[in-house]
Amino acid sequence: MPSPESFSARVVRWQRRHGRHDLPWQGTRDAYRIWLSEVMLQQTQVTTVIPYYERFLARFPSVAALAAAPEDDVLALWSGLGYYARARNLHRAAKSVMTDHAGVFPTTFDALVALPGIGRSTAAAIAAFASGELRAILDGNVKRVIARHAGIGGDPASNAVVASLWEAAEARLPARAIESYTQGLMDLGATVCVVREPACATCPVALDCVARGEDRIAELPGRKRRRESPRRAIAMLVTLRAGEVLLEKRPAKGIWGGLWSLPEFPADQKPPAGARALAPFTHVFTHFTLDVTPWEIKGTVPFLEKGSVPFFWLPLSELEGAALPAPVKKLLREVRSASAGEGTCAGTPRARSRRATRGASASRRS
DNA sequence: CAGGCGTGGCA
DNA sequence: TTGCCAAGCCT
Repeated sequence: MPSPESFSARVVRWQRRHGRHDLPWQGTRDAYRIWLSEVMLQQTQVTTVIPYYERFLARFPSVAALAAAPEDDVLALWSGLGYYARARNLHRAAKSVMTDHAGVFPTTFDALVALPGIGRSTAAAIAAFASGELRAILDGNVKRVIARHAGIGGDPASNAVVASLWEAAEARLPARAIESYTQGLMDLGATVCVVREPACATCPVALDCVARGEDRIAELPGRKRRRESPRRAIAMLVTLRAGEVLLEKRPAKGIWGGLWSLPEFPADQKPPAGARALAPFTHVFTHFTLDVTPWEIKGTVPFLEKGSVPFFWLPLSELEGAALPAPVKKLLREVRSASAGEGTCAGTPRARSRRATRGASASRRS
């Protein structure tokens, strides 16, 4: 029954031969780079992160560069990646590293976990990769691997189950080679112990896996309790003026916090006179569904002129580099294409591609 | 402490 | 189409 080799030893050996070794954030002990990758990878898959990571690092090669930047520039580089509190916390953490750690990015678990946006699992991962500190991680992949190997069922979001998973994760820690072990657990979850039809035939810990032994692979880990997703409706105003569109700053709290977006009004309210209906669309979030009715208007918008909300006019040619929510950016791309077809001055293909590589941000001009 | 917080891919 | 989920954290 018991394997001749420990769980961790098998994971380490498997990682070295079959794991991933060429991801952009691997092969470095630069805690800044490791931190950036770990935060981007929170609730986000590797293939999504890679281009964002490359762009972000090119614009902010050091924690000092990041700390010195305006928040708008940071959010602009994050635009489309989602969970924007990560970007705001990233920026806050960078400033904290400059002021509280003399610009040297910390590599110990205790110092890391004190920074905003770094929790227990992320701190453990950074500490392991940057300095070899022996700490357990517990991300989505590891939860699945551990739940199956240890036979831990129940709602993986509940405190009791999470506590059991942490305990099992701690119990499996190696005495050395924490980098290969941590990476191996992640790789195992991402490539072998996948949600549907895991490749147990190639798994190094299948021999003593409880889910495998008791034929409970499909039921482990337990299903998340699903909440009913409410539906909301909103109208958005696309105000155009000489190749520019009017944007306003969203409050720091709530959905798309700190991003620039289109002015909104209740979906059941009459649009301003002269507004033209654009194609409605639906945007699905994790916890609700949003039906958006966009209205296009060319001219002044009186109710905004009096408002205290920061606003500014974004040239449509600078769309790609702005800190906008993904569906708003998509909508404005379509508006830009349509207006280019009408022969206005904005949005030529050449201007688009040039601005797209620049990472320009929205700056306030109210 | 349960719920808020994005987006895209996949079946 | 619809539901599920991904290198979680914060309040």
